[in-house]
Amino acid sequence: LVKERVTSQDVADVAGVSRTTVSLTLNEVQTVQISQKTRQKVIKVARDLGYVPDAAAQALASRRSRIIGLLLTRSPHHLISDDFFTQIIDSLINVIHQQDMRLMIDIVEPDHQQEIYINLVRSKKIDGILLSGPRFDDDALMVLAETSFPTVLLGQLPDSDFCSVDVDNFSAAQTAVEHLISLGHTSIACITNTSLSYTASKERLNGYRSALRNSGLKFDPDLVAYADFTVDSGYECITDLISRRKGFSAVFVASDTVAIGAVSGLKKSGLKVPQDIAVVGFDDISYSRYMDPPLTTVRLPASELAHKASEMLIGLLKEGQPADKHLLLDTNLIVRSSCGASLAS
Amino acid sequence: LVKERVTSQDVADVAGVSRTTVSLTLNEVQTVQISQKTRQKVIKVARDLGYVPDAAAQALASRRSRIIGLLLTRSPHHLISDDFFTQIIDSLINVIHQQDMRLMIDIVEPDHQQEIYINLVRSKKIDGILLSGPRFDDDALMVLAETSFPTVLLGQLPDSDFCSVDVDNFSAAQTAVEHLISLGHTSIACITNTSLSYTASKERLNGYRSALRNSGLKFDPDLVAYADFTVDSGYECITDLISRRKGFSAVFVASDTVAIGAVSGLKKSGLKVPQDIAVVGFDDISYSRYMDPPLTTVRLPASELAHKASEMLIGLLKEGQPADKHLLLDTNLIVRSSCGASLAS
DNA sequence: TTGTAAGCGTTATCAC
DNA sequence: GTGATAACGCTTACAA
Repeated sequence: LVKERVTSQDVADVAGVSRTTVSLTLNEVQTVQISQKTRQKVIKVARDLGYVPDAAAQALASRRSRIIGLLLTRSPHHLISDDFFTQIIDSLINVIHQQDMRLMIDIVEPDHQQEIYINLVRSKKIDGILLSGPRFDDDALMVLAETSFPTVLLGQLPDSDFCSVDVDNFSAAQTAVEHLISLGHTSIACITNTSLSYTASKERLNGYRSALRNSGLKFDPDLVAYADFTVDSGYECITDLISRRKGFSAVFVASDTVAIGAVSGLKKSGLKVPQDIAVVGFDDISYSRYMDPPLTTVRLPASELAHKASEMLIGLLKEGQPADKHLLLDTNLIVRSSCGASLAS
Repeated sequence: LVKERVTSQDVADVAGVSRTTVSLTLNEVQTVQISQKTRQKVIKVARDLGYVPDAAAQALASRRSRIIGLLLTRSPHHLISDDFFTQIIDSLINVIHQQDMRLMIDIVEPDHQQEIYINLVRSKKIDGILLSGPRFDDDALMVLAETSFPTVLLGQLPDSDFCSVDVDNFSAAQTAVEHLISLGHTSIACITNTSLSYTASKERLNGYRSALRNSGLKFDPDLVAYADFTVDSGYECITDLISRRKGFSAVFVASDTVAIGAVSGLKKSGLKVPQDIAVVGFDDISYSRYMDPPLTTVRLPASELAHKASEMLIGLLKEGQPADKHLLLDTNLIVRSSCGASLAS
């Protein structure tokens, strides 16, 4: 399998052609015509010899590494989890492999973010960046913006020039909360999915506020708690909210994972879902429909998001410009039983 | 940030030394002594110029890409999920970054597995392989075994010569089932986490059988159902088991994710957990303690597994041989309330 | 202690 | 259509 390294020279020698021809043939260079005969011969010899181009040599000469970098933002203590993180990677790899490219994963540490972008870009280790979970407080991102290095955000960063693929977190959250309002709830708490430095988190909170406003309900800061992506934080947030004794009858949780903790906390406090408190989540992770009660939530098309984002990035790499610079995919409210029936009935 | 590419020649010119000296200094080559003066000068100039070595050139010349490949096995329809997949990546990246290396992720498709190993190895795109979830039916793995390409399994493959880091799935499962037996259960069903092609899955099932045998209980194939890593499959498996009307009073589910589906199915069938059916899971994912009822399960040290595995691989790369070729980390049974009290009481 | 020079295995620019 | 011949930017014997 790896005994002796086969180079393009070996292929050329055996096929009786030059290295140039081997390269031209194997790379299917369109601007040059290779005769059927030599073409097939080269291909056959290459296969017989088990020739695989040296990635480093290829990258050095062509100035393209054929590697896409997926940059993940790390929340305070850990990577952002959720089971569709896997879906994203899965989807990404599928698209990327079709282009004979590979996926490199990196974590953007809140502290030395700057460094990682610069190193990645300058070392030319990757051809493009897919950035998941952009944050407002990511200064290095601004620097990156000025380099015109091919980048696509999985999410959005207002006022930036980055290409992006996202869902409309604002209106999705608004719809979710409106659902609660339509059931007759007038005092609705909110647990964010994470810190508001994350653009998605802020948008979801804004959607919540907007829904309240549109229905003439007052926004009460005391009815908002801030989670950190984890189940644990959901449990803590709801416990905290309950202790404030503001008497809400429903809660909008901007993450299913966090909602699982919240529902657990409600039960622990002797509150029944949905009889005492209605709950609506966000994301529709695979566990949600099997919760007790099944969770009403907003479906996020994780695979499609990743699929579109990687296609957009590849478009950027090949054509220089993608068809659309910004894409917003649809979400939809999945009504299950965690909100119960209308309070009126 | 990226306007003009700075090469080692530029650094050499400005510092008034040769490229050799720059390379020697920046790579901290131990076999050569560079005077403090030049050393500091080179470092300063490099930083001032924002010099970052070209990864491709470095790889080509040094024959090391400084990239570790994480190979994921794909189950029939999707990547293996679970929230500690994230933990593994997180932990991996931490260790790898400390070595100034990066992580590349790839998926091993059941069909053309062979291809991916060969390409990865031959193209020298990666320096080492970390293979998660080895399977018995992975023929290409045998080919890989003969190449002596640096590889560490996150899991085990009996009768192979691969380095590996794993937990003792067999005895962990055995312990979990013994717990059920100690509570007085004599008819215990089992839902595997996935297909038995996965070594871990088979070991867990064997542990289940062993526990039964040790207690003089008969193994009944009709009490076993096979899941596929998903919550959905857990729901289906338990529904199937119930429909067989074998009258079990407990079920050992070899995956918490699958167990979530199973518990949901039990409730749906009007069975109470743990009053009617005791449930014990495996993995201790973050959702488990917040389930209703909280799930008794086996804790799998995901981060440590990844940490040890990456350290082992790095040992392989640097010293040629790691301290230990095989590592087994401890698991422990986390008793929560999904098993209830002893039947006798 | 530092410099010279020969690769590393491709791709790409020209001639032929 | 095909083949020399430069790059590409670095590492690393080997010299000095």
